Amino acid sequence: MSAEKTPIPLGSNFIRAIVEKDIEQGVYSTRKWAGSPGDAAHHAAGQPDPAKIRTRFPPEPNGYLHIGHAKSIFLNFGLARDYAGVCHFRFDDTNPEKESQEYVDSISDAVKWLGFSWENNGESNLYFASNYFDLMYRAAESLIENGHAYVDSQTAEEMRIMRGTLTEAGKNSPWRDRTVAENLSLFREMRDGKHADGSLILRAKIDMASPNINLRDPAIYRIKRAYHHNTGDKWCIYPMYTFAHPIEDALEQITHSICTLEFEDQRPFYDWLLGRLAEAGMLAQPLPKQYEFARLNLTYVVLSKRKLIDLVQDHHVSGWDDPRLPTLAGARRRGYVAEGFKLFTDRIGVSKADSWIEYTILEDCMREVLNESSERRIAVLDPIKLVIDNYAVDADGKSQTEDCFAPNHPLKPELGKRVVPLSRELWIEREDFMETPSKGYFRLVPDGLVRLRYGYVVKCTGFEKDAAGNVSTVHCEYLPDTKSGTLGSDSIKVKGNIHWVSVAHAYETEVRLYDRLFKEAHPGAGDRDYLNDINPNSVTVITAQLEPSLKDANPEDRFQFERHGYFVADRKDSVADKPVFNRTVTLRDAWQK
RNA sequence: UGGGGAGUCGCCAAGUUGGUUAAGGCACUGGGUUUUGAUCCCAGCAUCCGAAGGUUCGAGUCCUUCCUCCUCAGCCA
Repeated sequence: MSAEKTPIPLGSNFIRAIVEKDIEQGVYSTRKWAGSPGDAAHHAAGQPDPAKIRTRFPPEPNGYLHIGHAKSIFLNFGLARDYAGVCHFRFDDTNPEKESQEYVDSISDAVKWLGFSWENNGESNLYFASNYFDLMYRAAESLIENGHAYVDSQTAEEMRIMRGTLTEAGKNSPWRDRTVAENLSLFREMRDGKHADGSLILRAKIDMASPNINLRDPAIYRIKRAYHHNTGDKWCIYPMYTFAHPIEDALEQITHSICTLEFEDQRPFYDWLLGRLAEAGMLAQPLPKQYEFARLNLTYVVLSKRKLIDLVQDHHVSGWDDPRLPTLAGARRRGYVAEGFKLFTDRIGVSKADSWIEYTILEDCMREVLNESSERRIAVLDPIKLVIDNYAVDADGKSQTEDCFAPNHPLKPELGKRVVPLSRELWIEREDFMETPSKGYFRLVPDGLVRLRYGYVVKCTGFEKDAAGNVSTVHCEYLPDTKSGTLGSDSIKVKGNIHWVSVAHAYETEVRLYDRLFKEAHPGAGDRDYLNDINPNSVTVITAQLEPSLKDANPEDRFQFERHGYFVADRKDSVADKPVFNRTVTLRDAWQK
């Protein structure tokens, strides 16, 4: 007998393997944590870190978060949650020209919406890189003092030329050998605003001949007179990402610094920088380590910041939260749910291989959680009239009304049933009647039988067309002993089962039917302009007839409209007693298509 | 043509120090249940791991060569 294979749990990946090994070997067990970020001395005075690991999610507040970020958020926060660690939520705000409070707010909202918190045991782990500017400045002086950095007077253009190419080594700057004293004084003058933007720059002194271009004396501090959303006008020099990020990680005692593949080439510099600062006694050890994974690519979607900004600014969509956009704000309005993203990230895994995930995977994840969590309701989206000619009328000729009972969730009887009123005139779906049925069609046809879901079996007796030749009204007669839920209701078996809403009781409202924003799997692939791949029919706004109970829906209430799909009451455009609905995703449809 | 990565079923993705029948999910195809053509259930689905050689009793896992794709030359992140 062979040992039973234990299936690898969904969500296992190479990064988790690294974390598990590090914990097992106690790589980070001696770390101390002073309760807040800081340098070596600061943490040395702290307690042994109660967090086994520390990860971080470090967005730059220069745009809205999108679905790709969800992968990173679940990875980082998930790792912390699963391994008794803490995940820091840190704004990487080192370039004031592109950043703003609006983005800080929207990003915070998105992270919260996904279900994560940066509060851990009474400690807030919300941080801003800009809060470390003093420490970063000190780190830069430390580098200078130890001969690891110098102030360059070359122009950006000169630097570019001197950097060499992918195949040719670069050349040393003529300013590379300035003395420590001169560098220090120049750097201080930079800080004190004595020099014009771009006239001087601080560079790491590594190797202009390195085959890794990132090691050819990278720029680490530039002069930039710009108002910062957090520090105001305090600084006129700002650190570059390459310099700032490793330091942020180290000050926060991050153990596993996880980023995307394009930063792989940066890792040698990450280690170099932290190594120099640690040997100067500035940073606590052990130092953080950077690991890279493949960023998310989704078919039928664009996730580049630039393209998303274009779509918004050029009004191809209504705003950052347009339900067709892959932003988290848009996904939320569309009716996507956080648990769906969790399922999705578990399902697609984490690796270093470039990959394109089929968009339907995401939709399936949403269907899966929505099927479980959404109550059912009835909606007729493309109505035509069905008249039950033999239905009872009162003496005054008005139709009688009777209650039908519809379960709120077929898989959860404990959620009970609701009343749906039935009367003589109903709205039914245009596509549920065919004058001349195609093969395999088993809904309403002339002389045919069909069940009105939760009501009676009816027989079609005729139909009328309007001037344009379209069917406008269908006539039928009901079979009295067939009401759903009554004894013997199944005496007559019919395959077709259609939904309906009483005309006299219907709630008429706006419903938006969304489809994918792009008609091509890879927008802009080849030499096409991605804007030409926009789907002109990405949204259809209709007036639908809904069952009366839907009038009471609150913003963000989600339902399955039976036989159609999942819908959400729009959180922005719904007003009291007048909710409007967005289609999140359709049901799977084995018929047609 | 320099450096750094990646290539396992249509789409993802596990594959311990080489050990012998190549996980799992999604999709797909059959069949069953069903008052949503939904859900659910059951079954099937890579003699093969980018290619070619080699080492070995034994290779997706080691060696050699080759091919393809991604990425780096911002005072962006």
